[in-house]
Amino acid sequence: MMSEAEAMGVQRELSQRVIQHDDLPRPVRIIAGADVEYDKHSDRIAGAIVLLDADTKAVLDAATHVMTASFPYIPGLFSFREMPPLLEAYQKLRLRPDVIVCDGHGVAHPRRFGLACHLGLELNVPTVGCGKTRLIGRYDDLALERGATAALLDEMTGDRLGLALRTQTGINPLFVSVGHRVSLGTAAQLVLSMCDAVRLPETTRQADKYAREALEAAIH
DNA sequence: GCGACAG
DNA sequence: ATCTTGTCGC
Repeated sequence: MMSEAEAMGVQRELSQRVIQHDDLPRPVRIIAGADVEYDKHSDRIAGAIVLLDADTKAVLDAATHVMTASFPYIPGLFSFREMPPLLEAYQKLRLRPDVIVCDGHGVAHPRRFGLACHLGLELNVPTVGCGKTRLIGRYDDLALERGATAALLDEMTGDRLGLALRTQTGINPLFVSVGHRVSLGTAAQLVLSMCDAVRLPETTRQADKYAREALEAAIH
C-alpha cells in the first residue's frame, strides 16, 4: 500500500494540474452527486454516483460499488480512501454528468488537493467540493440569510480556499471549493441551486441514500 | 486541560 | 432535518 508520504507527494504533484476556471458545458443539464458510506462494523465501503436533471432534480441514472477499504481514514488523505469505489461506480453509469458535486472538499485542503480535485482530475470531469464541515481555513461575518457567503481563508498564507455558503437561513453553512474545471463562483451557484428547503444539496442527499442502500444490501 | 483534523 | 454532546488523544 502507498505510504502517507507517497500519497502526499502524489497530491503535491497532481495539484499542479487542477483547473480553477470554468471549463464545463453550459448550461449544466446533468449534475451528479458522489458520496461514500461506511460500515460501522467492518471495512466495507460503498460509493455512489447519482445523476440528476439540473432543472427538475429528477434522478436520471445511478450506480454504486461496494468494496473493502484499501486505505485508512486520515484527514488530508481522504481521497485515497474514497476514490476507488467512486471510480468503479462511475464506470457503471449509462449517462455522463456535466459536473459532479462531491461530498468532501476540493482545493480547501492543506495541499490544495481534496477529494473533488482528485476525482475531477482522474475522470477529467468538472467537479465541485462541498463539505459539511471545515477541514482548514477560517471565515467570519457570514450573514444569516440563505445564499450568504464568506471567504474561507488560509490563516497562514491568506489564500482564498473556498466559501462558507449558507444554504438555508439561520442554518450552519456548507463549505464550497473548486474541484476541477469549475470556478468558485459557479461552484457556489450550482450547490445553492441544488438546495431546496434543506441544508444539503439534492445531489449529496441522493448519493448518500444510494450508497447507504447498496452497503445495506451487500452486508445483509 | 485543551482541542484544527473532510468521511 | 439539524445540532450537540461526550469522548479520546495529545
